[in-house]
Amino acid sequence: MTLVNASSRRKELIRIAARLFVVEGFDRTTVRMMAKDMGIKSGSLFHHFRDKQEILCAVIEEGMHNALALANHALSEAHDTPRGRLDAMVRAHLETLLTDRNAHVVALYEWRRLDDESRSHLVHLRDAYEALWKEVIEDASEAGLVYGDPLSARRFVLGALNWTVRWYDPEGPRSPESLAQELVTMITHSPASPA
Amino acid sequence: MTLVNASSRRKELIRIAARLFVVEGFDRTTVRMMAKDMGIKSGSLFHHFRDKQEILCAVIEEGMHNALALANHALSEAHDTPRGRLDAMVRAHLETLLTDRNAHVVALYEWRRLDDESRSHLVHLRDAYEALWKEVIEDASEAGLVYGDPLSARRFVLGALNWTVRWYDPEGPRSPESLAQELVTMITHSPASPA
DNA sequence: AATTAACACTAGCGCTTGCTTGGTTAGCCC
DNA sequence: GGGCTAACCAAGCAAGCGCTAGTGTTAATT
Repeated sequence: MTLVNASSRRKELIRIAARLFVVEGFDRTTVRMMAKDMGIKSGSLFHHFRDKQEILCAVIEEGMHNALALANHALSEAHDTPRGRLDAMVRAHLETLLTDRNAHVVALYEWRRLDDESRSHLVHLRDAYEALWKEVIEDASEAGLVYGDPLSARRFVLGALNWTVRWYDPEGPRSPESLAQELVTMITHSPASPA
Repeated sequence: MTLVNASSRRKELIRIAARLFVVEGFDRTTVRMMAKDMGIKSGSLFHHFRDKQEILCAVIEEGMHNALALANHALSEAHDTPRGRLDAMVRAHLETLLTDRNAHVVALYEWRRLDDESRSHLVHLRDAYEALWKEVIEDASEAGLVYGDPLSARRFVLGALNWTVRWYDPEGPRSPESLAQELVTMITHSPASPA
């Protein structure tokens, strides 16, 4: 029970830190701010984390871990066609971007604030995630769904997707699924695949 | 002469600050760092700028101003067809992203660090730039070059373009023109327009 | 009843931060 | 050559920073 509680408590603290990192940025977020939002004193924070850097790393790791899990799940349930897997990946990416929004915004904006140690640790998670995309885009390319160099296509698509955090309003009328469909339609020049 | 020199001196200082903001981030860049790179003492910095915020604002303003000028010029010289203007805008955007790379990276990453005053000042420049894109994308959409909702398409395209600062290597073998062509090809499903 | 471990608190150290102040220098104009 | 101004410097202030040391407090385990 101790371990389970410690773990869920830790996740809660990470969630709180993530929100602050988004609003204030990593550098402007002080340990005193975080402690206040967590309901403890600033000194107590260092019982849970070695230093401020470790909190940043934990926030990003959490987000990437979830993204990887969601993408794998989406692929396993997707129609086993190039188009089906492409749809699934785009949808999964947008869903993660929303459900773990804070963590991903931090990953996108504060990546440079990581020290070398944390970065090399996290880069493996990112590579694993990109490997999934690599295969899906290459299959789509071979099937004639995507024009041009698959590597460039992957980067363009991921760029378009990640950019959505800057303008997409989750409270608005448009669902992430419809947004995903729109992107795939724009790229493939053909409407969504039949169910 | 005094005015001209003062102005060019100021631009030089802004350029130096921009480079530091990219390498270190705005918050981690201290006034002492900037002063050192500029060859003056930290106190002297406040003879040129009211405060640190003003430097950030100046960096971003400079980049946006150039982007707007380049885009307008590109459109004026472009083939007067939907495809020609689309090509021109994509190419111009990538070119600006490279020639004023530091300023644009700062604009993309440090936008949130602006205070309300600076932000509302800069937002007009951004709106003017986006208005150019709006027209170009809508024309391309009507001409059947781009599929789906023009507003979404614009956001996807700008996302894909802006994301290039994260992976494109200006020293590498690929030219920005070829990259521009590749993106347009991917979206329109047809090779570059004839000269 | 004694021990342990997890968690929190108080207090503050050593350092850096953005910015101010008061004064100096060099070039320009009438 | 006296007055003006832009540009710079030396010195330092007040505030805030990340982090540490030492000390309870609580609850489960022995």
